[in-house]
Amino acid sequence: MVRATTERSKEGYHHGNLRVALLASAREMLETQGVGALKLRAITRQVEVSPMAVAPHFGNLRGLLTALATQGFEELAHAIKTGKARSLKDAGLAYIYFAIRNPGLFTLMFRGDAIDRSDPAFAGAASDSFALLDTWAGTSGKAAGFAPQIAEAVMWGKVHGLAILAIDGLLTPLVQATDPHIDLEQFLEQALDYMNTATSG
Amino acid sequence: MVRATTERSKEGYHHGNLRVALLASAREMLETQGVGALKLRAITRQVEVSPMAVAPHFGNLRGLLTALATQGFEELAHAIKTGKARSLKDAGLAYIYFAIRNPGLFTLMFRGDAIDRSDPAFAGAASDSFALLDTWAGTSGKAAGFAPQIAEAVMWGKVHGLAILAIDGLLTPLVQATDPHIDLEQFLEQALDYMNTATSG
DNA sequence: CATTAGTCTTTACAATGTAAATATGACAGA
DNA sequence: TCTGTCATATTTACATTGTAAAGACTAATG
Repeated sequence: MVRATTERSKEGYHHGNLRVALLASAREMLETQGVGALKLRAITRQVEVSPMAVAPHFGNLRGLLTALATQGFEELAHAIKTGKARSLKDAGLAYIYFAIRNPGLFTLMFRGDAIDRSDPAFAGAASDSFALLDTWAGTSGKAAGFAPQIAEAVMWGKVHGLAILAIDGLLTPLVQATDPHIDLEQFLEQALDYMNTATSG
Repeated sequence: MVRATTERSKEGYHHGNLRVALLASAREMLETQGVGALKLRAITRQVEVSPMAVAPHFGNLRGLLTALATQGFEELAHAIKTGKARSLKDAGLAYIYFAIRNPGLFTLMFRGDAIDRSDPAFAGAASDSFALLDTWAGTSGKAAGFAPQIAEAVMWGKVHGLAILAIDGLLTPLVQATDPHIDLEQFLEQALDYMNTATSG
């Protein structure tokens, strides 16, 4: 339960910090119970506020989820920029690690039917993240006869695919079958190494 | 609107072919209006049947969607096997083309919160498809020092990522920026070529 | 102090999925 | 042909969802 810094003034109207409280509450439910648990009434119940209290801040549920996804893309861009993202592999790793450490949020960020992709703030944050990946892809060796957009799409597709498969648990059988055994993060790191060294993958 | 072969007997009870009619109706709505339109009452309304008519055949909505997703995996496996899937690239292309030609269905097949992954028929059909991809990945040149599961995950991740990005429309800006201009299917084919020839991508 | 604007609640409503009970008709055995 | 049996489909009822509309309350502004 997230509250305003000063206990909410007199327990009456005006929460004081409702916007961030709703986002924090929704995010907590998102990671602990999955995207399916993101019901308006469940979120507002946790903040002890009426369902329609979202209206002034987000309009409706879709607006709230869109704001949450926007926040996710901002964090993703930050993760790619900072850390040790000094190479193509590190940029890809940052993308994948963000996904598996925030699985619910990452899923929401790409759920076109749950959010409003035409929202300016969302669209901006999303394309900022994508542009960062494009930058890294552009620094890679370009093969002759291919449009630069191909290299960008491939770079993005590879990390995105691994991230989604990992989140959905579809990689677990493969990871468990490794001998000697390695964990998921090691598996993913080696997968990126493999892509950049092996010719046919 | 899908009906029994012989017009339904007397417009009374007993549709005669309800199971396949429901699946066909659901699939049509899925591709024309997206996964968000897959409401139980909307589906049964189109077949002119009461909402609870799904119970004898599928149990509930989740059961119906699971059966639909199962059908999808069966078709995917068929698409990979047949056609001109005689190489690693063709197997990957079959996967991607199936996805962009059945975007709604493909999305549903990976929506863990809308279907029942523990359903035996579904689990079987799904792992059949995955095993096919693994087979092709196994035939590719193995780089030294990597577990074979890494090669499988990378192969799968690449095609899956491109498929998802294409379905979500996130590749469209890149495709439109190509010069000379190529369409989406050409773009994806070249992307697969690029992955198998270029070293770092 | 009065007004105004923003925040939150209340009430009401249409729509969803499904449990429980009921009705229907196909079909097998006499 | 009658009779029982059983899967199939309907009906009714209910809890839950998101939100439009109208009202209550508070903070800020003049």
